[in-house]
Amino acid sequence: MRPRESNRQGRHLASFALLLCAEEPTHGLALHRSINKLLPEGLKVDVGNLYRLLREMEARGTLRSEWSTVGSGAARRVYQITPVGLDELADWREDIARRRQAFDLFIQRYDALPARNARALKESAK
Amino acid sequence: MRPRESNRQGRHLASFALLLCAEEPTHGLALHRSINKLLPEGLKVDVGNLYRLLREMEARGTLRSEWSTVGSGAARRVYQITPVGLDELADWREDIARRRQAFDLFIQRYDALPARNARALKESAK
DNA sequence: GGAAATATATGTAAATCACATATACATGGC
DNA sequence: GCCATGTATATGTGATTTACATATATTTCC
Repeated sequence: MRPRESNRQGRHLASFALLLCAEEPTHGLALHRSINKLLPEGLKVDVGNLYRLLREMEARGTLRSEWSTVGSGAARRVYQITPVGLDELADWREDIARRRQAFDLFIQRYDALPARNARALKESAK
Repeated sequence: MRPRESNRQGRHLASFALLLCAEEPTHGLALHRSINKLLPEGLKVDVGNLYRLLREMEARGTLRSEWSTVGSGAARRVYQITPVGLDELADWREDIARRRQAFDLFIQRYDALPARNARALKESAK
């Protein structure tokens, strides 16, 4: 079970969606582009699932939307974060900070593996 | 959809299992304890799924096991990492480093949110 | 010898994911 | 005006994963 090559939206998708909507209201497709630009290779998000998530988040009250026809192109549903969403975003920040710590620990300990594990160290030098 | 409170094994469970077995051969329950000590609150691992994973990893050839009766207590299946496992562990290191970058970015951008998002900043100050 | 702990599993309903498909409108070319 | 292409918002769904429950065997300790 090596790191997946296929798409994986990850459960922090919601966190990134909240963050980006807090920075600036956007619509689904733009959000999709931003998130996928920001995420590493194996974690790209499926656009269909993003739309589903957005509606669910609106139902939960963390985002709210309205149709926008400003500019050119098809009408967009523009999402912005709510006060409830800001609270949850704060929770996500804590959560992500903790995960990052676990990742740090992993990397520290990996890099500290004895040199006899030649393959591992060779790869990590890239 | 805030950070889950319930258990969540995450797909990096395999990576931690490989790492700990690379550091030193161990058996399932000990591995379970180590991993859960190391993981943050919301990411604790289910022991049943860990056992399933271990067998699958052995089938894939990233770990191999043998029964051990040294010491006291019930017989244990002790796992150690294989050369193939070391290769995959190296892949995991890359993968996790990339994810950590995404997390760093999230935190940076969260902390840079304008102060008018009062709730968010208040929480993050903890 | 019996209760509690240790150790290794398996069963399974519900949730999530990855990928396919659908619908509507706009835009630019001809 | 019409059609191909692009943009935007969805829904459908089979397969996988997860979270939690249960099963089985052995050991330890009183």
